[in-house]
Amino acid sequence: MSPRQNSSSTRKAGIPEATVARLPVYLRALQGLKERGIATVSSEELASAAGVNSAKLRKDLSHLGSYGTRGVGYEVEYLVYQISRELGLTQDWVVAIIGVGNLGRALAGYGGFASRGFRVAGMLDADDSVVGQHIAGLTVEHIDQLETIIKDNGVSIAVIATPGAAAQPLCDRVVAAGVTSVLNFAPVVLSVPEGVDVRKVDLSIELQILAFHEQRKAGGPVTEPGGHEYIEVHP
Amino acid sequence: MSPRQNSSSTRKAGIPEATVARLPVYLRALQGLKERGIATVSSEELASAAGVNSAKLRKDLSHLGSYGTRGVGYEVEYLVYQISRELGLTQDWVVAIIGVGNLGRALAGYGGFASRGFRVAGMLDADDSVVGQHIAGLTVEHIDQLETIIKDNGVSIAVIATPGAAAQPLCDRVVAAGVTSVLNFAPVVLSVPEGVDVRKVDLSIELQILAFHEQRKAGGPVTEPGGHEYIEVHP
DNA sequence: GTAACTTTGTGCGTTCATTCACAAAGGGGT
DNA sequence: ACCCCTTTGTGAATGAACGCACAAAGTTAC
Repeated sequence: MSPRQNSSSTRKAGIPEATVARLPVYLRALQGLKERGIATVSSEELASAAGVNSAKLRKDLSHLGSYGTRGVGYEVEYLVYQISRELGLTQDWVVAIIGVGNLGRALAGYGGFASRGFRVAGMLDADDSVVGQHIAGLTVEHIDQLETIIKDNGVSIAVIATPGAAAQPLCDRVVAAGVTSVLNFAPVVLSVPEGVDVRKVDLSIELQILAFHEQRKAGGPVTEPGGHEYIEVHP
Repeated sequence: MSPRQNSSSTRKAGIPEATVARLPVYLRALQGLKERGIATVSSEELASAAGVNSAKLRKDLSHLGSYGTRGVGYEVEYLVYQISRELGLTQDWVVAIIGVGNLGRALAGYGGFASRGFRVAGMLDADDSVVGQHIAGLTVEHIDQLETIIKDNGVSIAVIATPGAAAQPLCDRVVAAGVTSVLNFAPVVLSVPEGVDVRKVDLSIELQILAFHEQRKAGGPVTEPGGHEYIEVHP
């Protein structure tokens, strides 16, 4: 479908990265409203539900098109559809989870996947005591099957939830097998060829950022007794 | 310690948020180098290990002070210490994990916490079949004990790993009990009073962002047959 | 001691993101 | 049919982040 991009004069505006990162948040908020039976929402209300400034919300939505009605607001259901379409959630994405530790299990059981068009086609691990276990309706396969599973199911997104040392070699393998998007939970920076996207989620990094702000509130970094912050030497 | 902030003329420069978010990445890269016995590193090498541009790395580090040596580079161990200090990792932070599902378990067993000064003081859940279990050396407590545990242990960071519906009420309780930083894994936008920091990690949001880019590569959003992207009506 | 070389730290122009503030657009009441 | 009220969509202003490119600073070799 969509055999080629419309290459005529009016190209689809590139949506800013910052906006793309917020669209899923809006989507979540909208689905919450929908469940509560709300049919129409103003930018002010939706912005507040999503935790952003309303002008920012309107500008974000304006990048998708003009889907609001002045004096009224946005129709919830229609907006859900438009955002979903823009994010590519109206089609199905096939995912493989690599590494079946606690985190891999948590991911497999996470409801937020299936409901947004992500289908887990396989879970793989190198540990023989894990292979064969049934988790969230799937049987854990041996990592040897990696290429087979990717190709047979048309996996396009790999989720790497292994220890750090295993991540890069496995990443190389999934990329070689045709995967073009990787979600990395391992605590390493993956290097991938041009054209492959990697996003990294690092639990301890988030905590460290919190710690920084926490320290801020408490009065800045712990300084040596004697206490300069640091000296700008400009003689 | 550090009874009050140096309020004299030369205030500590505010470190840009984007820089703060990268410091943990540098720290991780540096620790990797240290383990490999590397004592000194240039901005170019470190930048490449961290996956960023070297000028950006140097500018980031310059916000902490002037810790490099021209013609040589940075001393790994010293830089580790300086970044750790800046992030507040030279002191201990006491954490409570709220919600002991798969994700809570994964977090409890995650090695990246203890090694960076985060001590898990308690794990709590509302489910009686989980309460009393021993996980990662801790006994799961009933959620009734929340306030007690926070106050007795001086918990300053709460990690919320509950279902969405439970998150806001629990967040209110931890904040009321004195917690000023929250790491939220629940799929909701938490509202908190001024002065409390919240960071959100949402597994499905990351996947959705990947899906967007994946769709991009494949030729843009799925359009209706007939195929305009959208119509700008400016009559 | 000096010259050649390496690498940091940063000034500056550019691009990206946020916010304000308002004109234009639509709905509803009379 | 008209006017008033609400809310969108967006110019324009401001601010944050990025990355180039280079002078200043330090090291090494002779």
